[in-house]
Amino acid sequence: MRMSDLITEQIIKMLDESHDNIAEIQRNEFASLMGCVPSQINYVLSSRFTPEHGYLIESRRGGGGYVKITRVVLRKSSALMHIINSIGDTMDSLTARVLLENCLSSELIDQRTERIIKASISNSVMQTIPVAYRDYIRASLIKNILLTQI
Amino acid sequence: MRMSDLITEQIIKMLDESHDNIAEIQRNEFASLMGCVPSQINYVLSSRFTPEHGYLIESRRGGGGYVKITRVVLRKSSALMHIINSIGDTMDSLTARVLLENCLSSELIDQRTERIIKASISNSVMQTIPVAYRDYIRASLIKNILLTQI
DNA sequence: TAATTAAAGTCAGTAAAGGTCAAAAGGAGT
DNA sequence: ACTCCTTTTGACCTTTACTGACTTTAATTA
Repeated sequence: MRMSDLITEQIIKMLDESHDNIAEIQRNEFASLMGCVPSQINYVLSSRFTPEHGYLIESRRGGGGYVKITRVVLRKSSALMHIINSIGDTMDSLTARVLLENCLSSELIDQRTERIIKASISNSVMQTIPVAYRDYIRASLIKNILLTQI
Repeated sequence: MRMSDLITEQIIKMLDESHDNIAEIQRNEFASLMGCVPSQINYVLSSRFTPEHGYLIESRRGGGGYVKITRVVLRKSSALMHIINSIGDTMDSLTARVLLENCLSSELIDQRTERIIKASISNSVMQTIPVAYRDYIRASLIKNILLTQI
């Protein structure tokens, strides 16, 4: 079996064992553990752990440097898409609050986004338009903003 | 963990505990507390507490000298506040686009936020409500979302 | 006021990482 | 065997962290 495949396997194993889909390695140390040259780690990362493959790489040079591999869970976009599709033409305020809370706690959106959505459907905004339209625009706002998060 | 990161953490902790976003240290004393050489404090300050990062450093040499680290939150928030206050009860679509472009280019908001605001005032959302209300809700949405960025 | 002392600042050098790139080696298909 | 793509390697580069000798500035004291 190829060295690249072994390295790939090992990284995936680390991700699986991580609980948060993050594997952090020290390039040189990891390379010597795997028995290859350090630059091969870069090769593997750039050929098999790209954003297209669903991974994010962050790194830092210098003393105490590291390489951090994050598996961007596809789960999120597909779950979000599912939620968006299930939103009808209207949504009342309570439903909206519950939905946002769920999205946040299952980490489909982050807190910043949640705050923005809350602001956009706040009373302060809703008072601008007649009651009759509120449930419609609430649904529309949430759908459209969630769409930006995919 | 790197010494630099420990020092950074400690300074931020002091700022958080300060209530006025000012931390004042004595370089040599602080260095020996952290277990590093004094010049490393300067290194950390100049690499992580720059004006670009939102900090101001003042100091004084000689007997009774000190280093004062101020966290400036104000520039962006006050500029944003100014903009929010200048927004009236209505805003047409062109004005909104220009305003967002300006906020983005002057880095008062980041691209993610810009995208979200754009989505919230998109045609897709606006079509939900009668034309007569659109300029009102557009203004309200922008004001309320920008408020979350302060 | 001059000398001393007690700070903080600077800067260049060393070490400790990770990144890049092109050349060489392998392998699959024709 | 030839071509084309992938893998492997290593020399060289860039960034970041850390240190210590030396400099500058300010307060205190003789």
